[in-house]
Amino acid sequence: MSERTNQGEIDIATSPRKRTGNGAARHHDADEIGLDALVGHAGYAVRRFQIWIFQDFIKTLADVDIRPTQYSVMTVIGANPGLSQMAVAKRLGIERARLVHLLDSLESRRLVKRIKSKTDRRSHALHLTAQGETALAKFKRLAAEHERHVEEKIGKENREHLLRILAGFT
Amino acid sequence: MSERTNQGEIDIATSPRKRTGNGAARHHDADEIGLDALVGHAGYAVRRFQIWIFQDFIKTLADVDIRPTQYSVMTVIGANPGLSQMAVAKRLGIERARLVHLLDSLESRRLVKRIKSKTDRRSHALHLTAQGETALAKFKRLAAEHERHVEEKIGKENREHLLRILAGFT
DNA sequence: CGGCAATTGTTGTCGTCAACAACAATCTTT
DNA sequence: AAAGATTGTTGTTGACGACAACAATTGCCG
Repeated sequence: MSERTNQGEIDIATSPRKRTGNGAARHHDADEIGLDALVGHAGYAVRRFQIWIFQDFIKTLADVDIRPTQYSVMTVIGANPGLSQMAVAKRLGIERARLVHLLDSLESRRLVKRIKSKTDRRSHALHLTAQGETALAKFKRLAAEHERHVEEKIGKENREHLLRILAGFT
Repeated sequence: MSERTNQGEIDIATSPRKRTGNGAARHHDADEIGLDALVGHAGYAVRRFQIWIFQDFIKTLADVDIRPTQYSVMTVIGANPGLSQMAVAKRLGIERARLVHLLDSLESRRLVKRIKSKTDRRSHALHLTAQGETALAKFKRLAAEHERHVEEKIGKENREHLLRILAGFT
């Protein structure tokens, strides 16, 4: 739907112009505003894309009220039962302080449980509850649907290439 | 004074061989924790990449104390002098409420100025100051250096392909 | 023309998220 | 046993997005 097609190449933006004292400048239509140097910055494109992708994820999983970070936490715990909070935080690049609240929330929803480790009484071993496992299965189906939205947006081909390019960051 | 010195240390390509002694279940080394379904999710890869890219941007432009959003605002104003706040906000996908603070900050640093529009007394025409223009030139050089870091990280080829894939989001 | 709706900038609130600091309980090292 | 490191926790700060309310101003429509 986003018919923004900015191929128009506006040339009015290449040299700095100063209208000394002249406050009211020319009139710009909404989509003829040049981005200048921003085009060609990977960070800008990635950020916009990331916002889009997260919004779609949140919307697609709105029924089950699961956000991307919660999903990632449950996925990792599901694949590696018994991990400590430290290990999960490190693996996902989350602050361990932040993980505390994430787990508080998931635990209060009976999706995850903290079990006191016997070998290290400081740490907790993280597990999915039975209901957490079945819930995760559903989340994964919805996440797959979200992933199809991504395909529709950028193309199957491009999505796969993207995953290859960014494989090192996972 | 937002001197946050990000050393977030997402150890992505490096494997720091640390023991995570969780006792309850199996023993996991830090980098042998599976991500399961997370691999194959574009959103996860994009998010990690975006975090990396922003941290590098912030670090590379730390000397001039310019963050990605500030850079994008100045770039757009520099390329389209006289834009209203509404127009800039819409173009960059920023809340206009948020842009107020961004401009307050940039204006107090004499990089940007708000000039009362004569044709619409509600709106401000945004311009770079003279010092803002020279500053932006420097920012762009540093941003280009940052972009080279991205190339080193994912490869020149891949960076260009990425920009092509995500061109629709700019 | 006059009144009403829409727009613009602004202020403020709320919630998410990353970075840090401090702390008690508990290992680990020496 | 003492010193130092690690784990989970609490709390603070700051960047950021989403909203809501508001005054000033503009545009529209009858």
